[in-house]
Amino acid sequence: MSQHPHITPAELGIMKTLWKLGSATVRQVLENLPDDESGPPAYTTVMTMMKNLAEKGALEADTSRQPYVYTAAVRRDQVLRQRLAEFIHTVFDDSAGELVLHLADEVELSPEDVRRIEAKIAGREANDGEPDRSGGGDERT
Amino acid sequence: MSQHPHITPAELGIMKTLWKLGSATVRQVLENLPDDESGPPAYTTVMTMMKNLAEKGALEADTSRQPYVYTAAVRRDQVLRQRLAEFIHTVFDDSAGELVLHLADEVELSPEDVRRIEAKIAGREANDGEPDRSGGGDERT
DNA sequence: GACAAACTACTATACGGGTAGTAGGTTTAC
DNA sequence: GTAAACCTACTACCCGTATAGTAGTTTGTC
Repeated sequence: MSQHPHITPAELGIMKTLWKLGSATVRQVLENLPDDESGPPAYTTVMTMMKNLAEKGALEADTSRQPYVYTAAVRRDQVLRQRLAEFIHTVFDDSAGELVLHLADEVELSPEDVRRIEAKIAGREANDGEPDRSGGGDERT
Repeated sequence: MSQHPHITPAELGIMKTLWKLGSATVRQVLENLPDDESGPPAYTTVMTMMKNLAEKGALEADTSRQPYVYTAAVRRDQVLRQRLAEFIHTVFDDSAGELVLHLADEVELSPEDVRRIEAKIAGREANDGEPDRSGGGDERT
C-alpha cells in the first residue's frame, strides 16, 4: 500500500516546502511557505494540515523531538506524477496526446526546457522500442 | 469578453458533453454525460449546474425554445488551456518544462506525440519569437 | 378549458477543504 | 519551582461544490 494519498492544493504547498527543506517543524514550514496572495496562514492551520498529511502517510513525524520534526514520506516526483495522471484524466479524458497538443501550442517553453526535452526525446528514440501502451487506448472519437 | 469563468470539475463534465453535442437540452446532456462511477446525477442537478454555467457565461441558453437549448459559450481549447496553465502553476510552479519532463518520463507518449513536440520545438527555434495568436473570434467549437 | 407531462426556479442540505481558536501539555528561563 | 513561551490535540466554523427536492410554470393533448 503505497498508493499515495490524495493531497489537496493547499497541502501541496506544504509538501513542496518539505521537499525543499528536507525535514522541518511546523514553524519552519510556515516560514518557508510559498508566498500566497492571501497572506500566510495561521500556525495552527499549518499544523492541522501537517497532521493530516502525516495521518494520510504523506509526511512522517518524528515525535520524539519536541517540536515534532516532519519529513516527506512520499517522493516529489511520485506525487507530481499522480497529479499529472489525475489531471490528464479529468481534463483531457486520459489523452496525453491532447495535453501535448495544448502544451506545445500554448505554453512557453524556455530554451532550457527545450534542451531537456530534446535530451529526453533523444534517449527515447535511441531505444526506440516504444513500450507497449497496453493500458487502454480509449481514444474518444 | 473571453475571460473564462472558473469551471469546477463536475461542470467540466457538462461542458465536455456540450462541446460534443454542439447544442443540447438538459435532458440530452444528462443522457450523454460521461459515465461517472457514482451513477448519473439527477436531472435537476444537471440543470442547476447548467444554469450556473450559463450565469457564469460558460454556456448560452436559448430560452425561446421551451426545453431551453444550451450551447457552449467558451471554446474547448480555451478552457483546456486555462486549466493547463492553472495546473502548471499550482503543481509545477509554472515550469512547463518540468511537466513535459514528467510527461515524457511517466506517461507513455506515442511516437506521434513526440513528433508533435519536436515539430513545435523546431518551429520555436526557427522563428523564436512570439507565436501570434490574436484571440480574435469567439466562436465555439 | 382541463389535465398530464415536462421543464424551470427556488431552496435546502451534505460534504470536504481550509481556516483557526482554545485548552492543556511540555520545555525553558529565571 | 514557577512563570513564560511554545507546542500539540481537539474542536468548531465557514465556504464552495455538488446534489437534489418541491413547487410552480409552460406546453401539448383531448
